[in-house]
Amino acid sequence: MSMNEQDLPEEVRESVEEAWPLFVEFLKKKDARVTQARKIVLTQVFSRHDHFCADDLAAELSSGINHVSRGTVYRTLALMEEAGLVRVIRDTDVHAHYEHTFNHPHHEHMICDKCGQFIEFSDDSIMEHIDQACKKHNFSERTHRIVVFGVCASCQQSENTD
Amino acid sequence: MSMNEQDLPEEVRESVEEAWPLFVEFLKKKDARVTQARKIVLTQVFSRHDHFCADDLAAELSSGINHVSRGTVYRTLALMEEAGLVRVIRDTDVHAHYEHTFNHPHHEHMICDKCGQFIEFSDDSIMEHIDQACKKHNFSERTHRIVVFGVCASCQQSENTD
DNA sequence: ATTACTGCAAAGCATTTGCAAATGC
DNA sequence: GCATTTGCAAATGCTTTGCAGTAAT
Repeated sequence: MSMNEQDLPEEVRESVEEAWPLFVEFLKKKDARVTQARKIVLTQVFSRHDHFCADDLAAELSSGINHVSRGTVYRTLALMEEAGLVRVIRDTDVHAHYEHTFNHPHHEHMICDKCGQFIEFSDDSIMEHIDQACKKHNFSERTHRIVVFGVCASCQQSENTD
Repeated sequence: MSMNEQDLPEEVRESVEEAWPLFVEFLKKKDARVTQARKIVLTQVFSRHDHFCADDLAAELSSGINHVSRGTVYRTLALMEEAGLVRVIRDTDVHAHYEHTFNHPHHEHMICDKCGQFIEFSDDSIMEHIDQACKKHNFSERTHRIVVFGVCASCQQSENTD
């Protein structure tokens, strides 16, 4: 591997060190190969990204020593989703957003109409009510998503100063 | 208008008769024009469609007496969304789904992984908890969406018969 | 008459795919 | 050595747009 893992910020390196073996295990179970490109993508996902889109990630990896092509980024992201290391959010605009799920328990989002900021929240009783609704409809839940659209606190303030 | 409104099923005609004046009002307020194409699209939206995508609607209007072009369908749907007559659901695949909101109060969706069916449900206490979460984050809610992914009752049954 | 809307076909944009070369096993 | 993966560029599929002609006010 030509990557300099020492150069990564500590908490990124820690996440990669925990997540990468999980991905390796997943790939082996699938009889897929453990490649350098896949490690570079995984590392980039856990670097400086709370929410990101595939294309931005691809752009970041389009040049330099850790070059990975656009196509491979999309393919790897799909694998990581299958492995449960990443989650897709397909609500706002045309392109899908991702977030990593490792050490990042299930939560919901508020998205600000003005600045596009994602605010995370979670509430156990909402989950319970969803469970109940599923039982009522005999629906077997795999996962769910809640998104609240509106205006965040700081954008409300700047509205008032206009 | 060249449309034969008598040919429509009763409940469709009723919806159109209620929704169309609202759209007209909206258009006038916007200094936009009340056109035949816009009435055809609105009528088609309220005909035989629970959930539909823009492209299917465009295909249905691509020939015959009530012809409307693809571009105009997309443009009109955007106007109807702005007017609050239609709601967009952008969760599953690449293309957005729509549903009409007229006489159709806010509700949430379960989407079946197997058959793609949309099941509607609603639960007041979920709304309350979302309200609370918004207050806690000083977030001013415009709207929200809840989607549950999983397998519907009938697909579970056919799984068992395999 | 004026200005907006429509149809058409071409452009856009995120994403996917085919294929020859490269890489992991 | 053989099969999978990669990179690239071309294709895809939904959606948007520019423009000349058409319809609404």
